[in-house]
Amino acid sequence: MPAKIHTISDLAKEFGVTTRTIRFYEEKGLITPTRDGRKRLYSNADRVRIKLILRGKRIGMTLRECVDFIDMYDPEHNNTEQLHSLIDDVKSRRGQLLQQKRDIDDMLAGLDEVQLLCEESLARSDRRQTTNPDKH
Amino acid sequence: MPAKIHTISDLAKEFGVTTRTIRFYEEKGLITPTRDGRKRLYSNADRVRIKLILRGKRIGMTLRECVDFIDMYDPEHNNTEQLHSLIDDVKSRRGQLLQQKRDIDDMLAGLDEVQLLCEESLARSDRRQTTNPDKH
DNA sequence: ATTTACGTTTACGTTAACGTCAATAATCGC
DNA sequence: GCGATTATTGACGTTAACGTAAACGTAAAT
Repeated sequence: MPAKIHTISDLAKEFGVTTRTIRFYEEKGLITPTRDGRKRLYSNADRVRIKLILRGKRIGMTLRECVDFIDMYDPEHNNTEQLHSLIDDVKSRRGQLLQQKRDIDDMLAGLDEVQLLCEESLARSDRRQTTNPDKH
Repeated sequence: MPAKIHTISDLAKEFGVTTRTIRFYEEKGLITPTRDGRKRLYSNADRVRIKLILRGKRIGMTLRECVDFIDMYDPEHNNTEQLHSLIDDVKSRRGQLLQQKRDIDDMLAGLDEVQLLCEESLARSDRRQTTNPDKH
């Protein structure tokens, strides 16, 4: 991997966000690009972090939650106590995610029903068109 | 079903929200309880709507999106055009929900990895404790 | 009769996550 | 060398979704 470097508008375009958004994430400490003079340069690591942030946002996480989630990956966890606490966090996160999956499945089932009803209704009106031609 | 009626604090307690939240939802037109004098009375339909709203919120929907979603269920859709447009909405919603499911599955996989690493690390430190007893 | 508990309205406050200028600097194509 | 684009740094504005506080009504309990 060539350790590619990205400009801010590259990433903005790629992810469909504004440059303001990316700078805002930096302002909040979520990413720390290097500089060429005043210009920001984004590493692949930065790019991945943005990707993970946006993934988190898609399922309704706040930025703070996104960071917390991402931070679980990198091991600043030295002692036993921290490891146990991290495992607890993992478990509770997993619980939330599973609940969200249940919610989504319920909603998908609802959508299936709605679509069926719609199509039935359309089929009926189709039949009315076909079997009842203009009479005059 | 006895068509039970609920007070605002009943529902607040049941759903773990404040009464302020429930009144806010009414202010925004999401629910329309009846009144006994000035007191609000909530039907089972109201209760279900609140439930659906909170389900939507759990997966990151805005209140507006929640209403739109809920409104797909009740058929104010008379003509062919409306039915087609509703089907389109259903399809796009389904797309979003499936994306969210993918996101969640990715995150769950990440959590599994993190937990594994944690447990390995703990096992190693356990072994250090066990096989290297106090020497003095 | 008044404390206690619950409910209502009104209204200002707050936080998150950006949007939207404006002024300025650096860069690129020609 | 210069106009057009692209980036940067403030700084103020905005929207959603409630929180919070004040001021008041009502009904049961002590």
